[in-house]
Amino acid sequence: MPELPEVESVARQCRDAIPPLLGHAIGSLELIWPGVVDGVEQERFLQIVSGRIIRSVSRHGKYLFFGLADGNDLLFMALHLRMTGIVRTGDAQMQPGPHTRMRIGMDSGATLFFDDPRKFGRVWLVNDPTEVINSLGPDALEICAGEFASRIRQKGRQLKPLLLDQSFVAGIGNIYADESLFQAGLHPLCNTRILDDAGIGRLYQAVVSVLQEAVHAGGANIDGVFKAGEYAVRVYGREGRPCVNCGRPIEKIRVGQRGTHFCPFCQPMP
DNA sequence: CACTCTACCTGTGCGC
DNA sequence: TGCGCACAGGTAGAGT
Repeated sequence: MPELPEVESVARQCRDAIPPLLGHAIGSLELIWPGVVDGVEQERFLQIVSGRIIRSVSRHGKYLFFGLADGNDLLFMALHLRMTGIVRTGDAQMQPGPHTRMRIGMDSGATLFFDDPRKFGRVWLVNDPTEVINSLGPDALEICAGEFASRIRQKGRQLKPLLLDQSFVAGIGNIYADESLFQAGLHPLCNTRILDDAGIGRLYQAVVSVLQEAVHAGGANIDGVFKAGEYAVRVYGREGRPCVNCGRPIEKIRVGQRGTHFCPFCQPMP
């Protein structure tokens, strides 16, 4: 499940691709499954994007933005991987897979595939990334402790749904919400109203350290289920198995329709 | 405002 | 072996 660390890995992969994407023109563009394009007709999408030079690759939360230039005209291709989207980069010999939805071929010889077995992921066009970012909270790795605290004090919500709310902070999904709450020693159903300053500080530090560690590791590794990098989850998907802190079994409950994993002993309800 | 539910999807793993 | 089905979840949008 691509969340902030996995999307950051994709952004870096695109920036560092060999042959390069950055600074080169899109020579060919193929919508193998046209439904991948949102908000604009596929013919128009192809017409607008083809031939443009990729000037930048940026990220906010789980959204990717490719700056596409045509002379002085600049627009952005936004990309969201949703549940199961994958970006692959390589040379012209790289082969599409059974779930490849879009193919971009560069005049450098570079190729970019967007694969997504569940067809949840989407690409679309915006004149400026702020069109998307304006509806999101600050990026989870950009926000400072003070802003995090002031935003959380404006809310009266359970911590788990709050962390998943992209308009609160952008980039945290189900995996890193559970991991952050475990790291902070906070119960997923704990309400923000009963969280003191120390608790808010612990949660902020937990979010930052978990995400930074995961970015450094290139994304999560959930044995047998999902592997983007080498970040080993401590609670997510580990129901019934011993807590890495206390050895008691991890529990799984449902919070807002989401599977939620936590240690009842290390994350007591205040 | 907080929350719940549904739709969108398909690979996986379970019970029978 | 094979079938049917619940399950996984990010987001949008509608409803409570």
